Amino acid sequence: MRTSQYLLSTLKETPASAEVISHQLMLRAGLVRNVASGLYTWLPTGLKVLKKVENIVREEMQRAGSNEVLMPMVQPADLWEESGRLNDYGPELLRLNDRHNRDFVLGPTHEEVITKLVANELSSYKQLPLNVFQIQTKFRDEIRPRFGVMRGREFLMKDAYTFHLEHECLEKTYQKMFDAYCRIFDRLGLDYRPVIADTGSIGGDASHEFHVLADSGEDDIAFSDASDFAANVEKAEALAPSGEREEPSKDIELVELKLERLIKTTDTPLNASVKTLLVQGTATDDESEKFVALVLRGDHQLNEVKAENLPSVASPLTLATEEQISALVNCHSTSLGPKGLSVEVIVDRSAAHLSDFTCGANENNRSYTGVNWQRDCGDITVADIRNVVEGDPSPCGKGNIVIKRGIEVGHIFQLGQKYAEAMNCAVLNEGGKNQTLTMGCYGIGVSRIVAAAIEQNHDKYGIKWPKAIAPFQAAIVPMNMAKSARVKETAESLYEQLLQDGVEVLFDDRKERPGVMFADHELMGTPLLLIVGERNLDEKKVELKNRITGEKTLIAIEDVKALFSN
RNA sequence: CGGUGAUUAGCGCAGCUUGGUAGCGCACUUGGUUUGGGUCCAAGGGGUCGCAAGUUCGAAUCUUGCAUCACCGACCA
Repeated sequence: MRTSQYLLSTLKETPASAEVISHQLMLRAGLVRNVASGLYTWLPTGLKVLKKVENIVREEMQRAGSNEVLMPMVQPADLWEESGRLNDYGPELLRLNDRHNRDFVLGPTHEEVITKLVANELSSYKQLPLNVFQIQTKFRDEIRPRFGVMRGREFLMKDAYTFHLEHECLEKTYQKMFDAYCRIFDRLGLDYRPVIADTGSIGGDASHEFHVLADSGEDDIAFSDASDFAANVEKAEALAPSGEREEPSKDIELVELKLERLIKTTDTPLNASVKTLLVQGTATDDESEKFVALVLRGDHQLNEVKAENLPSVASPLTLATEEQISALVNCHSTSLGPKGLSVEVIVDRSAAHLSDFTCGANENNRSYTGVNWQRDCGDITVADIRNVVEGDPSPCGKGNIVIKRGIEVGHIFQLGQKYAEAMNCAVLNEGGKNQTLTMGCYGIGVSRIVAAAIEQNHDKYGIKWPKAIAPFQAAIVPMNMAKSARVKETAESLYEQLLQDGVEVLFDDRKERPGVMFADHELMGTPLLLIVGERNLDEKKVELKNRITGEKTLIAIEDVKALFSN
């Protein structure tokens, strides 16, 4: 490709709307343009990268024995009614009507369509297991699209679904997909980790997320500093403190200070106090059971996912309002405490390990010191409801927790029978009986990977693409081609030769100053620059500049070809 | 959805307080100059100032409504 025919579209200035570095660089290097909130046009350079990612994903899925299909983006609402998700999915599901006023949705995922398909197509256990995938545009009406294509509303996703008669078979395939995912991210050249994950709204049993490590990531990942253990903080277990709880040594005492003031003005440590949150419970008939108290050590944070998984806590987690708290306890939220509450009290393991602690007194601007659970607080339930923090012992039993940020680029689930049951997806088993299938589902955010790769690979000049997904393998940059016939001839013939060899090369034939050309190619992240100049032509050489290392070397023109034969 | 802020040329911004129908830098066009790291000089083209209504002789500027975009928003009890 010649730059004179190419939609280069680089920007010198950073558009004000771009927050994260990948979004800024994607705009500046001319990869994407914004169309509306969360919707993007992919320009030629961006599309090349997207297609490369897509192809690597496709090749590895095929290698793992998955069949490629393509399902429609617009899906009948009936299917979603059948699975029960039409109501469950919420406002992220974009609903629309056709000219006959029939109800449709824009597919945020394709479990319904594929399960229906397989229910119709398969009839015998002999056809199992089955593994299918597609690479298709999804639409999720995000509350707050941000970070460019990282969290867009429309995005390109690879989704795969597997169907099995038995759970053991699913587990085998799950492992196979896990391995395929590792190969994919290895080939993409990204620094990634598989991490244990919560199954979230899709439901199911086992689940792993694949995260690209980057400070701008939206997820916290807990690692062990002594083993391979990695888990999303949502899911990472906070172990109970080791050793016996100390016996009470102080008497309970009422203090005329708000808990917060008490901690600030005296030497009461934060981690020797507890904070109490009143949340909506699942029981609705009995007034006192409408709420549940969650108690955490002062320095810890509530883990919403863990709390929602408790049977007596309403999901989604809903905090009681100040009015509700006043009505029930007759105090402000800041003075709540576990002693004497009329609702179920669920205490985090670490908070439950405290003795002689400090807490709110359920009266405005009053606190207790020297509180002890059994002696002062009656019945409590102990559970793991906090986020792990750096330095906690790792739940794997080895080492301590370190927390890093990650960008979720892949997610695999053992789905189980949820959809197969709802959509009546079954085959005849060996005994001639109808048997509901067990499913797995496996996603990769193709467009998100492009942004994640940039977050992880850039410098002050621009993008530094991993080789496997660079839009061009190399660029030919002639010095002062307009003046030197020799430079022009050499550059042209080099270009022709590389094209013949099938090298993806961009020939910068613009009448620009060298600085402009260098800056553009560095911004776009082309891995290799072939600089043709008078300076080296007497020796029949060109200069080679490596975008990643910055290294410059001279190479004989006849040897350039060999750089690309692998 | 709630809070905050923004909306003036393709991009980045000034002008608004103190109403008199627009300006800067980059980009773009033309001519010259320069040519191994975003040259320099000159001359140009491009905007019904987000939309609608109101106040006024007169609105980018004041008022109201709407739209769009962006940032922040669990807990911190």
